[in-house]
Amino acid sequence: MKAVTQVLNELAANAFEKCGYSSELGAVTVSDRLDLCQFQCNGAFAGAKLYKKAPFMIAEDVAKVLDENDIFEKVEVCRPGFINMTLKDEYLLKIASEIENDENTGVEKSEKPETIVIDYGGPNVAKPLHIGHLRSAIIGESLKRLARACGHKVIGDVHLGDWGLQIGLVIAELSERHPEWRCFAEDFSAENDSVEPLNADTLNEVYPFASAKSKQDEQFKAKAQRITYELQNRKPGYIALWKEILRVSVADLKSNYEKLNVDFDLWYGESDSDEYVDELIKVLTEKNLLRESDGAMVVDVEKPDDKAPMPPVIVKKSDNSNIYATTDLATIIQRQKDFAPDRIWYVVDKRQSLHFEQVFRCAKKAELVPESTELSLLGFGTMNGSDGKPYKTRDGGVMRLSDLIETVTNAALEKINTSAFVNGDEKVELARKIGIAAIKFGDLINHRTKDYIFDIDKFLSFEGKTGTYLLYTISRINSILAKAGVSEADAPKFEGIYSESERELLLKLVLTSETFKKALEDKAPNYICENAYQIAASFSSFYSANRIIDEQDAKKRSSWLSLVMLTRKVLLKHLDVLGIEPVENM
RNA sequence: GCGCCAGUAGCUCAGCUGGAUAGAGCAACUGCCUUCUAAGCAGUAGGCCAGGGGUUCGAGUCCCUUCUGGCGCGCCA
Repeated sequence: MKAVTQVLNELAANAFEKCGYSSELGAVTVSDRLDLCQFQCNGAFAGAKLYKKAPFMIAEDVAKVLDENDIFEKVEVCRPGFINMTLKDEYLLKIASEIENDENTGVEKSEKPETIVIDYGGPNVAKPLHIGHLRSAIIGESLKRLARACGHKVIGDVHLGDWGLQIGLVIAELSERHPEWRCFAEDFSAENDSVEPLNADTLNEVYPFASAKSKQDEQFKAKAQRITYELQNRKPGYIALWKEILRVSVADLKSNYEKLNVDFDLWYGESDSDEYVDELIKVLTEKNLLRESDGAMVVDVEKPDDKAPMPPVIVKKSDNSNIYATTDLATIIQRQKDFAPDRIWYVVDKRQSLHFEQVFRCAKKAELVPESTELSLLGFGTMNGSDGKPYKTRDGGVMRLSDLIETVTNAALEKINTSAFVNGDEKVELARKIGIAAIKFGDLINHRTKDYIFDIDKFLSFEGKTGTYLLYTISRINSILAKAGVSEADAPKFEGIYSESERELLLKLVLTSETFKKALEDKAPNYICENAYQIAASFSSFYSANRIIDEQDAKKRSSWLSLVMLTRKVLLKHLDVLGIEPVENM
């Protein structure tokens, strides 16, 4: 269904046109002075310049025409030239009923659905998930859901880091610890030999160890680089071991992402693009873009209006092995073939922005995708500690994602233990939901692009503007609806608006579509968080001011119960987009 | 050195294409549980929007500049 401001926009545009002004002046926004009106149009100011006429005069003309629409309670002109609009309660209620019956909860679907590939998660195999991986996973997941809610076709790809030096490091270290393994033998054969089974704990220990070692030990680093090259050239023993690493690692990653309610359509990795590398090189060669530099093959990507020097992209390293730009470019070929997407979004730490700028330029220059395809980096900021530096645990290490989840979940469990609303055996599952809600909301409420201070106490407090507050609000709603005995069969209807707090809540509910639209435009889930909180807070006010189930006036009670139901529906839609699972009671 | 991003209440952060009185949460202080879940509600206090110039009817928002901080700048991802 059409968003309210969209409807008002059209009315205002018509009114401007009817009065002889440009229809483009009719942009309507939600009022920032709710004490004065619900919606405002400031087009008269811009009109004043265009037509050399006092804004007040223009506003008065337009307001008069606008007011002829019978959806307005009032349309008035304020001081210099604001056009202030307030809707009739009946109209507000009409939209509310429509949202109640709308399968997409009133969120407007795009008229021209696009295909969007979202590359997020991006974990390295053989490397435990730590809190640095949290952001990509939950922001990407949320954007995927948001774009789908707005009617687009979205493909989420985890894009594993499984083909670079990190694998070489792990294999190198394993080869030093277990030189006797068959996979390290020159005569290893995939048909006749098998690999030693690995487990997640081993991998989680080996990678950091090997990574640290390579920084001290040049020889070891060289060995890892050589192994990387040989792996990429499909040396059977390394491939077999690599497959085992992948098997163990992916299983571990899946269980962690599952806990976070994050799921991917594709579990592709850098390695899956390998078969497109030859094609990439061929295209680059044909278009004469490739150039040798210090032994490496590079593509120049600077542009005349660059403010800063733009280094070339390295497509083949001097040892002829592939680098991340290689796999990223080859992956673009793959995605173009598989989906011909309108957009590819990379939800990646913003510190990688230079790299992606190079890759995007190269992809466009080589025409791997049409000029119209949007390739963009949706960079996110770093989670810092209270010292402003990337977050470290007390002993100086990185915090494992599983540890964070466990800590927060345990805190939730402790809190729940006193709850009269939950049975013993439901408590663990409930604590998990609350913990995850706290973590996800606590992260998503921060604007995507900004660094933020990671404060674990904030996640543990469960008070104020938190995911817990949203779940708590829903529990209260469920409780009311259960006690009031509301059934699908004779669902309550809206009869009227009886207080200011209801009107405020209703208005917020009705504006959901606007929020979703804005959030998608900016690719910023924090708008969804904020709006969900606003709705929950408005509901809490309304809830405290009125006793709903004891209300004697039948119409009032019916209307209130409708409002409660609609609030639940809209809040659940917000939670769904945020990837937060709701609860029944808590 | 060059480039990018940021600086808003004691702390952590919002602030939509410039619009009317700059908002939340936490912390502090007052009230509110015999009534639908107090993980809540109502309220008080707290701001030269880093500093200085400009653009205009109008600037936290746009431009210039200074200061402070973060990040990035070819064979890691």
